[in-house]
Amino acid sequence: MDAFFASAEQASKPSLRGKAVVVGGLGPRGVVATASYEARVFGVHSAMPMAQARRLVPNAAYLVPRFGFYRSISEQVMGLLRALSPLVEPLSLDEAFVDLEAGGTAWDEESARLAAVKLRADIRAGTGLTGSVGLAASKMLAKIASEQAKPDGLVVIEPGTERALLGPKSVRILPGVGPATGDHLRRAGIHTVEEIAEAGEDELVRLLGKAHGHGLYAMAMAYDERPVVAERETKSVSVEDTYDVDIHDRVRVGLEVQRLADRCVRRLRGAGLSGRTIVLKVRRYDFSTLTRSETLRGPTDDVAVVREAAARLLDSVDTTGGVRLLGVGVSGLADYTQEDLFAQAAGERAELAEEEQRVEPAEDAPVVPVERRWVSGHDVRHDEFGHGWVQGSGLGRVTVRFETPDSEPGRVRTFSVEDPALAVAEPLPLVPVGCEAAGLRPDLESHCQASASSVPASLPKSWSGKGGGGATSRP
DNA sequence: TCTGGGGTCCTTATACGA
DNA sequence: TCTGTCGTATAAGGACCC
Repeated sequence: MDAFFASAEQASKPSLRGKAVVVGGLGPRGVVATASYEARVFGVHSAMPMAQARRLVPNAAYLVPRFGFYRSISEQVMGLLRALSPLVEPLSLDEAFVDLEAGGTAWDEESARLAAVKLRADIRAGTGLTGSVGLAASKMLAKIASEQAKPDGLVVIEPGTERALLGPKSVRILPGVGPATGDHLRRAGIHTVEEIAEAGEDELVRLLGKAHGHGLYAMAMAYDERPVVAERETKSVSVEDTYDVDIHDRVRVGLEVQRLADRCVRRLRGAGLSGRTIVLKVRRYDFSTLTRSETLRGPTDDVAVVREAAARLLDSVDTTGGVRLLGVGVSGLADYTQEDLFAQAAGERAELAEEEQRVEPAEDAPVVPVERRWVSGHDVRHDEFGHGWVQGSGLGRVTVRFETPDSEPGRVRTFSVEDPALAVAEPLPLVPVGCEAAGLRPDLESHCQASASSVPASLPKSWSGKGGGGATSRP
């Protein structure tokens, strides 16, 4: 998906369309998750500190991510991908590999291209958002193609053209080459993909180690036989928090670690898992990060056990000077159904469930302090003015813009935070219900066809690729 | 004004049992 | 019984990805 979080917000809030939108953490230590293309023009990009983004584009709309909302769109898109093939490998909420050959939907360039054109149209019709598709004979190439296709495009890498296409490009386009590896290679005089191939496999292994060296050399030779894997099991579960100001009080640090342990176990149990290795993560005031871990005799999903282990691990860490981040994780996972055999379980589980009710009634709608009920960017409903979203709140007032995905940009009104006519609401679908399916409501039909037919037709050529065809969709 | 959160994989060092 | 070695676990850190 193109600028996924930002595009989803623009689709849901007509007044933000065509404007710079930045989604990310809004606290003093927040970073950018996604910037709309309008914001990217000013140099804003993901992972940039929010403070820097605000300096670059003071007038952009700044929003916190709404993962539940994005997840529902993602599921819709993944459903479309699974209609093409049972072999779908999601990489994140907004990206996935699809093995078209395994699905029987495509066997040559022409059929693959047609499938991609239809997919992009379906994504647009179903979600109102644009996605980009890369078509190629391997995962690596499909991914590179999809990057080039963004935004709102389709790129095919034809078999036989790979080496020539990759050769002159920077090493950084290869997946797995980040800043550190890029620097490493540059110091060795290697700047392009072609130069990796020329350096030879032995030299790469010498420079980067066995796994990375062999892997990169293969990529540079455009050789990639990794299959598309539909189900990948989770290897670890973790939670972490960065604090707005460093914590110096040792007692407070201990309390935070307990809270994180609770949250981590809740997630672990939610996934039906238990684990053997407990990991504590501490980022200190100077951004130095250290981890401490402990492996138990057997897997656990017991809050008390994880709390105690985390507390022991904390004992071995010097936190003088303050900590900016704490995290607790569990790895060495197993299905926790087995653990039921041991369990002291039932009572504690009830206890935890109870606590869950108290602490986190619903993911996106924290209850208490009244001021915090009106989260910037979240949807609300007013008895008289209808559906809208919170533009800001403070000083006992909340400002709401009244508009819906299919309305014109709406008007802004301000209310008391206590106004009984105002309530938290669920996000509305981006496309009128029924519109994305066949057999449309007659009154919506023309509108729906208009958006579906905006995808250009294509002129397929022959497709001589063999082996598992891969495609990534990046809506 | 610095630098999120949730993961995966790899490397290196060390411990330990056969 | 002592010593080396091999394979596997464990622990810590780092790079990378979205």
